[in-house]
Amino acid sequence: MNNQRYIECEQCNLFPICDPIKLGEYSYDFIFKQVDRRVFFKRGEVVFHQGDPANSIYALSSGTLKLSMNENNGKADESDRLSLIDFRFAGELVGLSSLTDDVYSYSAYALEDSYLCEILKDQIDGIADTIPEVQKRVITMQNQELKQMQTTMMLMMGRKTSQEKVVSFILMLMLRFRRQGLTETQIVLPMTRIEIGDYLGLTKETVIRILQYLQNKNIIHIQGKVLNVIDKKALEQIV
Amino acid sequence: MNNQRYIECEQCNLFPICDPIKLGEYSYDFIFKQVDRRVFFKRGEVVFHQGDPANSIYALSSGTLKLSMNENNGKADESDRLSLIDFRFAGELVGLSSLTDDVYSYSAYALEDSYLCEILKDQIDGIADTIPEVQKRVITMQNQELKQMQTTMMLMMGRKTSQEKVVSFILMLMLRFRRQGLTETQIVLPMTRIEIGDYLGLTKETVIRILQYLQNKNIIHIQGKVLNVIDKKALEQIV
DNA sequence: CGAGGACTTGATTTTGATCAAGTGTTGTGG
DNA sequence: CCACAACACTTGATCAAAATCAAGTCCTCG
Repeated sequence: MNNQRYIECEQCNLFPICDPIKLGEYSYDFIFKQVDRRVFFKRGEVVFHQGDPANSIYALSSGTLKLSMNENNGKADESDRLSLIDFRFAGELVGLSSLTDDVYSYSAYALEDSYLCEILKDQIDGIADTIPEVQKRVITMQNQELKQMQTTMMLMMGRKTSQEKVVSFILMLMLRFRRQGLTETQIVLPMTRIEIGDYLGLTKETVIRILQYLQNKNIIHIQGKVLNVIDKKALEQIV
Repeated sequence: MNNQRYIECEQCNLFPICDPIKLGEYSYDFIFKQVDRRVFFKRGEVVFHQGDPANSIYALSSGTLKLSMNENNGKADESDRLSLIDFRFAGELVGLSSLTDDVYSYSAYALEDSYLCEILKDQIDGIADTIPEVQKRVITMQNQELKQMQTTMMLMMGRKTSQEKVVSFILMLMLRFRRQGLTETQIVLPMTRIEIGDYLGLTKETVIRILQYLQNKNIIHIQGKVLNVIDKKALEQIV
């Protein structure tokens, strides 16, 4: 429960790599040697595009990103639907796949002013070769990402009503905020109703109507971007 | 293009680990030392349950599995919807997460008689500590799985009509069969219409009607479990 | 050969999309 | 600091897509 502007390093998912790794008599302090701290992106700016050379892993220190993919893998010129594949919140990682891929497989946009910590792939590669502990941590981080996606798929796919989807979305937000040590009952939504809809496969009207319904039932209170969860039990019961 | 009963080791996604790894003067031949080859599971049998101690990674030598998760993470006794999160086909991996998790995060069922190669977590751990190359390959394999899930999410979520979903599903099957060196134009569906529906978030009736429609348009021919793709271009055009 | 499950087909209903017409909100330039 | 343009959000009416309900037929395995 903090209201600070930045996620602390200790709360950050890049910490396993940034954290000084002690190996025998050696101690590498990557925080100051390897990481470009707090690169700034303004709202609407692109962190990287799908297809760009993948040179870095980022950790989101503060702010929110949305990740989207072009449907037709690459050729982006045509009238081409974008799908929103995920969001990233403070403390989460972006671009982990750059360790094994040459190019990014999705684009990342800042939904609000955001600070990112950047760590260059080359630098990780260099140290990973010599320190197996770093690779182990990479494996763990990738695994977390895999499980998160599994959970997302489970929540969103399968035969769900739009109401269940929206409620699942709120519960997922709460979970991810709580995991980073932030308050879970009052959430400031950084994304638009359209983006929520794109993510869930619903229209903005449907999203709005369901939020309205939940408000009428006194389960949540929503005013513009500010979402207050009043009755968490009720949300869980719906899903 | 082969019609053999088994995927060859060279086609298998566990090969990067099984493959003898040459490190300086050492050569570890894991195929015969470490891997229990071709464990058999009958149709309907469970390879492992969600929550079971995660002791092994499996590679599917032949057959098909379905992976499903309980919605309420663990307590399985209640009337509890299962969601089908993915399928696994010959040559693909199951349970990679056991490297970093204590228990499996999903259950795996054999949809048809299947042979699996099993490699014990302890054995990988042991060698991975000493050979960074093995860890690198694990990272690559995880990354492949991540990208596959991203693609699945992109195909299935987002605002798609049921027709687009079914067509995407067929194209995904073709891709995954081709990737393992199998024929892509004639596919024997190992799963029921209900399971396809569970995966796509549709009812069996909708799945059937769309397959029927595609058959009437002479794009596919489907007879029970046997699906022939007649006009691949047309399928791609729909998506 | 019989039973249970998988599959199919048609009729009806419901959900959520679409269309339309507004009302906030916000950020920028005069 | 205000005006206004652009965009986000809201609400209602209508429509289409897919779910549900119902009643079978077809496999397949014991």
